[in-house]
Amino acid sequence: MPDMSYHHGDLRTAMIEKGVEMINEQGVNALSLRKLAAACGVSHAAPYSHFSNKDELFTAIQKHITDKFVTVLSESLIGMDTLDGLQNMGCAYVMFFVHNPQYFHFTFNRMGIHIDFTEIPSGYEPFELYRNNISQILSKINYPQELWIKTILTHWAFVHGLASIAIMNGINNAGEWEERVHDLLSKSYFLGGNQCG
Amino acid sequence: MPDMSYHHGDLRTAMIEKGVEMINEQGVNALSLRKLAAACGVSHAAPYSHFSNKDELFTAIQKHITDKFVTVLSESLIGMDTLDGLQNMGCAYVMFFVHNPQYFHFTFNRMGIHIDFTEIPSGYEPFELYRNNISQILSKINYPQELWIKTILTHWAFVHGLASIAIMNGINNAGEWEERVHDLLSKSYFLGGNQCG
DNA sequence: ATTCATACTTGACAATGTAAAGATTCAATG
DNA sequence: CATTGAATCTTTACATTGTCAAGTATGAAT
Repeated sequence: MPDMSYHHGDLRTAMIEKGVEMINEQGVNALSLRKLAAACGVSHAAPYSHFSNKDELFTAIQKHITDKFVTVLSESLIGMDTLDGLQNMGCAYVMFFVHNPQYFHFTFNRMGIHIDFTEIPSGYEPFELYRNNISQILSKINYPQELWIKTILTHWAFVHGLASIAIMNGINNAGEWEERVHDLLSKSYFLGGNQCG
Repeated sequence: MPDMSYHHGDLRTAMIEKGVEMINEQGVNALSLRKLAAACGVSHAAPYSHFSNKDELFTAIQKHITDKFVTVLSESLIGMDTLDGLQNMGCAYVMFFVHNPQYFHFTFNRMGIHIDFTEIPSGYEPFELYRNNISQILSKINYPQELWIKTILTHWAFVHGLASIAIMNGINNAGEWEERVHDLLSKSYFLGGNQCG
């Protein structure tokens, strides 16, 4: 049996999970390697056995958050018709960040994500998931292919903007936002109608 | 004549302007008070005569950027019909951040902005400007008042999301983005038509 | 000319990221 | 079982940073 008083066991995982936790509680800027190491019960230089520097830790944390995000988005599609699925996924997109506002800043600030728009959004799994789902719908309704990029961009910008605004609006009214986003992404309003009535 | 070897003259302004410059070049996280002080030719503690701490400097910088942003948005409306003005302002909104991507992160991360959505967007001048312009249009076309908030939110989320995505897409293709946004905000597409053709 | 508030400097300290060197443990080998 | 080597952790050290305290220089008012 390994000696846990010296060897932590799985410091790498602990750092990531405690790191995610601390980011969501106090924000990215309040997270220091030393505090995090202390919270994991190890000395301040121990993390360097697992991450070559702070940025690499942050990259690992980002991956962890991204995985959670992808899971949430995927689950929002289960048992859904593609059209309802799109509405649900948009809602899940916004609510994921409403519930974890610090994730939003952390994720989209590090600029590790680079979207290539000469083709279609790529380079960040949640976006690709999103894009694929919209594509499915457009395909089903025989939407003209040359307009896909434009439509995907529109929908995605809308949802992403809503998330950003929802966070600025504060997180005290999550339920209210869920309703609002669900409403704004409803078939009749967003796909069937237009913004001017 | 004042002695400029000891007294800087206008250190407060210099700090803000050099600060803005450095943020845009290297990002917010790379900006240290000491480096900034050195760049202004003063000792590391000199800034404390003008700002009680780093956060207060950042607040001043944010105000400076916000003023520039408001100017750009206002100018985009000059001589425009309200409808074309909306298109132009949306374009200006996105392009301002495409040209200064670090401003975007800096501004929307500090969370100093809090939008109140029980009423209408307020608490941040550019948003209010934006909201007022949309309101003018809705008023002119006798748009039902109970749908204003929804419509303003939609348009604003779309534009804000576009800005966010444009930044992720990189700033190498500013011209391309200007066209794209102009197109997406065209009357026929965004107000007259809908996303599904 | 004196006084004084303002703007600046110097020196200090704690927190942080990181590097180097050494200690401890685990696993594989003989 | 004893030895060895790699992996993991600790300790020590150092540069950078934000901030404070004490002191110095300047210009304006008296």
